[in-house]
Amino acid sequence: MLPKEKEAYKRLEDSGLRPSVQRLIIMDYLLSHHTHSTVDEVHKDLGRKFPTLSKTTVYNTLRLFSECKAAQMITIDEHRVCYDGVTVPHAHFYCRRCGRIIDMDGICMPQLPIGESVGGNTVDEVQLYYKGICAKCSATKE
Amino acid sequence: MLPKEKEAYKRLEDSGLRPSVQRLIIMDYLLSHHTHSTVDEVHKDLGRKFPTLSKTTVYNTLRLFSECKAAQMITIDEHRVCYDGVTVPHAHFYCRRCGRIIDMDGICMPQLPIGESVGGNTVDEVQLYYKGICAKCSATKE
DNA sequence: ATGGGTGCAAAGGATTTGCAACATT
DNA sequence: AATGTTGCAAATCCTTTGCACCCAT
Repeated sequence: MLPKEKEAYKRLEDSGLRPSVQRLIIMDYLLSHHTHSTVDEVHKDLGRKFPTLSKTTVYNTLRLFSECKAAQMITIDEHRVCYDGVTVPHAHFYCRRCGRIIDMDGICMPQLPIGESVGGNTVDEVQLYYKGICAKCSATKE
Repeated sequence: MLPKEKEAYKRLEDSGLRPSVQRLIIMDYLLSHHTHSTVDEVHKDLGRKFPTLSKTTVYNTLRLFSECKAAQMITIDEHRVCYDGVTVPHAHFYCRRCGRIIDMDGICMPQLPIGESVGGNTVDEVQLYYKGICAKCSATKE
């Protein structure tokens, strides 16, 4: 059994998505790896256990998840779209040197007006992105 | 003379960039149009007055601007990179229906720890993105 | 003359789409 | 059977790069 299979199943159910095998293993992956994975990473990693999983399906499934709010799409970096299984709003930090995306749990998000109207605009999502050099890279010489 | 030519010149100078004709007209465009333009929009729009301006140059120049912090790159939408001549941090709203990016001047940014260390990570940029349906689109039926 | 800047054409990559095969109800 | 899902291959689109020419110092 997959590590977070129960949780993955419930997440799909709650989002109104049918729990196909592919959707379950991809959701399970997101819930087990809080590394803000790219499509490529998910595909490569899962590909070892499930060699028939196609990249197209990973693309389409992750996009589907984000459209259904079953996962969060992160576009902090112009070149890479990443996905996060944690759907509660939280700040992210992008390291320009190593490219990692790190959760900034200590930082509180601005009071989130989700579902409310701000200046007439109805908000349904908030993203707070920080960029710079991460602690690990700062400790390393150039 | 271009509307914001003086300001454009100064911005380039302050950023350590040589004020070529192309850089001046592109920077002038950014300073005159607070519409969060894409490369394509800048190129199409300026192309009417300056037909020899190449898209490559617009690409390279806008990227250069953002690297030198002479402009701000906005990656709120997975499919489009936009640029903003306003470099002071401010929140943006992305309308899922019309695709526009709107300034949220009323919203205060979270206290910005730029240049400071947050949990060991050194921050040099902050982006706050809201997504939803804008006022204009809300007023229109589907 | 030298170094940087520009623009064409081509290359490179990431993502999406058409469609036939497949699975599930 | 009917409907939704998957995966291959191809298409598409955005962005970058190589390189020769040009401009300004």
